[in-house]
Amino acid sequence: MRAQKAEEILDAAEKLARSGGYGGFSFRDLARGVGIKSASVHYHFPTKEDLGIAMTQRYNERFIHGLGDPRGEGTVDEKIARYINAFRTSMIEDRLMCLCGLFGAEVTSLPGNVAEETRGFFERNRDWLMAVLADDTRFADDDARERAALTLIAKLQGAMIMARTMIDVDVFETILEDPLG
Amino acid sequence: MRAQKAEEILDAAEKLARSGGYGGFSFRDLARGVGIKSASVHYHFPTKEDLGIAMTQRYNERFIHGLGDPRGEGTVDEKIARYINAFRTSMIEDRLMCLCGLFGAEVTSLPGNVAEETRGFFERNRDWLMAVLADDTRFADDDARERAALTLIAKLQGAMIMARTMIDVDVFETILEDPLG
DNA sequence: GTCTATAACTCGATAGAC
DNA sequence: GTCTATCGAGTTATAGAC
Repeated sequence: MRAQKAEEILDAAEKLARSGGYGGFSFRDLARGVGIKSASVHYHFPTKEDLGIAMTQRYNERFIHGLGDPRGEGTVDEKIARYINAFRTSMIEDRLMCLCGLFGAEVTSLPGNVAEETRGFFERNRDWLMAVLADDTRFADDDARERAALTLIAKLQGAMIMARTMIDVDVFETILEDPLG
Repeated sequence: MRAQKAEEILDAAEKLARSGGYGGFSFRDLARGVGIKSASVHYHFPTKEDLGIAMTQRYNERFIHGLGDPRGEGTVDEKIARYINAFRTSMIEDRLMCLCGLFGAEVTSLPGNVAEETRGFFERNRDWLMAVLADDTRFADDDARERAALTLIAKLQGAMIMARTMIDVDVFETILEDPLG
């Protein structure tokens, strides 16, 4: 188990990073958020890269775990709806973007290991969606399933960025109206 | 007409911003790129916001103009292919992302007027695509055309971010295989 | 138009006391 | 674990000489 204070720091970091990206938060911001000084943040995470890795790993694992078993109960369309809802809920209710969507956009500014974790997010999302689609007769083979999975992820990431930039949540709903279309 | 040096500065800024975003370039970077000092960059563009506005306006107008008349010669599918190719070419040949895709991801860090221009990019892209689709019997009404337009933009922006993050250009091609599907 | 010099600030990171 | 204090580097931006 990680120390309780470290989790609080990661909470604050995730909230800020899911709004302003990797460059959108500083050690001073995090310190203010959890009621300590920035030097004390360095005690828990020596460098920003350490913090970035821990933050992205935690986000990825929590996200994938929250999706549940891709082969579990429910129809394909229900699972796809739940997948979309994972993004929709945090965006609309908490104004939080996808951490790895923002990190992906600034990948050239990320430390190498943070970029690696960001890539892993997309790979794991693709694999989860392909597993969901495994039994669906609408898709002939693995190539078709991979195409549908990658396309849905791209639509979601693009839709979130566009909806926030255009200040219009309907943009998100419009784009996701026919998720596998 | 803008001064020649100002255009050189905008060229350098656009190249850097289309890789690292708005926070990915500094006045010193631009100065080094055009062979002057950072104080001289401020002569041409007093603040970074001034530069950001000019850069985004120029990018938007050049991009839309480069697309040509949405009601001109050619089939719908040819025009859609040209639209996609505008992104594909700069990404693959010059490793340049869409300026406004990256800006959209960091919109909370942008000066207000730069965020406005970024929003305008997506609106003008949507309108151009809707004009292209105006005569296509595959779309029943304006709502269907708007949905197809926004979805294609989202797929493209998401595909570029994912392809670069996953270090796999095939991701882009796979997602754009069936552009209006 | 471009320069030198510098102000004023923020950043990540460290030393050392407690 | 947290603090004060600080370092060195980066940032945008300005004053004033040439």
